[in-house]
Amino acid sequence: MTDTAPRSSKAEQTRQSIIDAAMGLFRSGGYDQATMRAIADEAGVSVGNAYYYFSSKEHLIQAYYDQIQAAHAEAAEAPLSSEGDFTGRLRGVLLAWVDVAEPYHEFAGKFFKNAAEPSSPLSPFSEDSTAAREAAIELHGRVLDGSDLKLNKALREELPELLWLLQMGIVLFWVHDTSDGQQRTRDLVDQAVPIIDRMLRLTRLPGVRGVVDDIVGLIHLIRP
Amino acid sequence: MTDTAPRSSKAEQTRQSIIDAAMGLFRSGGYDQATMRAIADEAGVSVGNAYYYFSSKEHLIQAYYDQIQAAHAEAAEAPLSSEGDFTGRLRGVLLAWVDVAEPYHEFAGKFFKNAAEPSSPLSPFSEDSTAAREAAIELHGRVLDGSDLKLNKALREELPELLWLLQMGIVLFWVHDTSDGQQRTRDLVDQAVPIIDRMLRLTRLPGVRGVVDDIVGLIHLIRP
DNA sequence: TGTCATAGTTGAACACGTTCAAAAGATGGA
DNA sequence: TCCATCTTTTGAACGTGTTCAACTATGACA
Repeated sequence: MTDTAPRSSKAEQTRQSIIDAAMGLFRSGGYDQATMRAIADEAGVSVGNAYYYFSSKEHLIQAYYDQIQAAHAEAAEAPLSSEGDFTGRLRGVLLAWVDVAEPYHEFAGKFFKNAAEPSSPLSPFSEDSTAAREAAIELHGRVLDGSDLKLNKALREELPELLWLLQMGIVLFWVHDTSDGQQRTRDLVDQAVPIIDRMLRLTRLPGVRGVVDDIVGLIHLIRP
Repeated sequence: MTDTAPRSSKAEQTRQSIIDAAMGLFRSGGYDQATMRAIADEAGVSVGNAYYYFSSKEHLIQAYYDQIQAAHAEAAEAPLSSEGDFTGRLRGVLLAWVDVAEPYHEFAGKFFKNAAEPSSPLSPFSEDSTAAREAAIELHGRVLDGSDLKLNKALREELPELLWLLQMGIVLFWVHDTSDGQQRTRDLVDQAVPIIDRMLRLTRLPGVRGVVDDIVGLIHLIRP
């Protein structure tokens, strides 16, 4: 059985209990304490059974990660419905991620390992992650949709993906951020968002427009 | 003994033989074959002895990584001495890296997977990587030093580090690049470098200057 | 009911990175 | 030379993620 196949209720229940056990152990004891044996014990199943549902510990962590993503989509609804200008919407969505992800910061590095392993199906750039990635990109599409930003059409089309890349960069910073409550990441978002807003408005300047067109062309060239 | 303490000739010899064994196994069998036991065997020492010289497998891999960095610094000399304008110098240095790293592309994914974790000594942002990182940043300082680029002083001071960050982005792209000889990465460099050149020249435009100042301010804010 | 294929479950076993107490070797002063 | 101290070397042992052959439970069909 793959990790995404349809499942019976009983199997789904066992599967969820393993995720719950992992979540509990992650929160209480950190990543190192959450061994597969401990997780299986806590879930009341055997080690082999845990591997029946999750083909590796990373896949199990990924299921955990998926819940963070879903929580982010939900938390992003507030700013997306209340904020009208681009900076407010973008800041709201980015800070919502920092809020949602905060409890998991301690072992977030383990998540991030997936980003750099190209052969892993868990990589955010991989074929297997297409759905999750496009959902995240779509979220940034909604940041733009409701905003007051006026942009060149070609740039406008690329921007959701570029904003998603920005978010990946912020996640990279966040992973390395050891400040209390990841305050430095919040500061980064607060300061970077208005700058991005100003940069985007500059793209309509005569001298800048040509460069923007080249950048869009470059994106088209390197996209798989 | 730490990994950087002064060493006797005999100890240095043993140390180097372990690195050589690791290099050989990496080249012939890939990352997975190069177990600590196999490396120690190949080097003619015990496993425990290998750990006497390298406090972890990642530290051993880092010694390997350092040699790539050194090879890049050497390969970068050619464009740095022959090219006079910024685009030529930057392109030369970036493509030199792609050339030097090409033989290691196959297992670079495994390598960078470990490097992506913040707690890993292999992380380019880590304490252990300070020397290699600063050398790489210095290399980009030399890209600028010999070039014709006229820039705002504050931006000029940050630019080597920013160019190094650009290189990290290119490395990330390269890791995921499965094209023949990593041709797509070379295309990316060829196309991106003139764009960066034009963007940097735009920073002197009246409307742009203010944003650049803000960006420099942001960098100062978030730098550790 | 009985049969049988499929789904689910088990825990011992494997190879790995890593540790550590102990042994062996090197060094230098008395 | 002998002893003391420090450096280097050893390999068995530990805990980890992971695998797998064997087992049990489920349910569809006769």
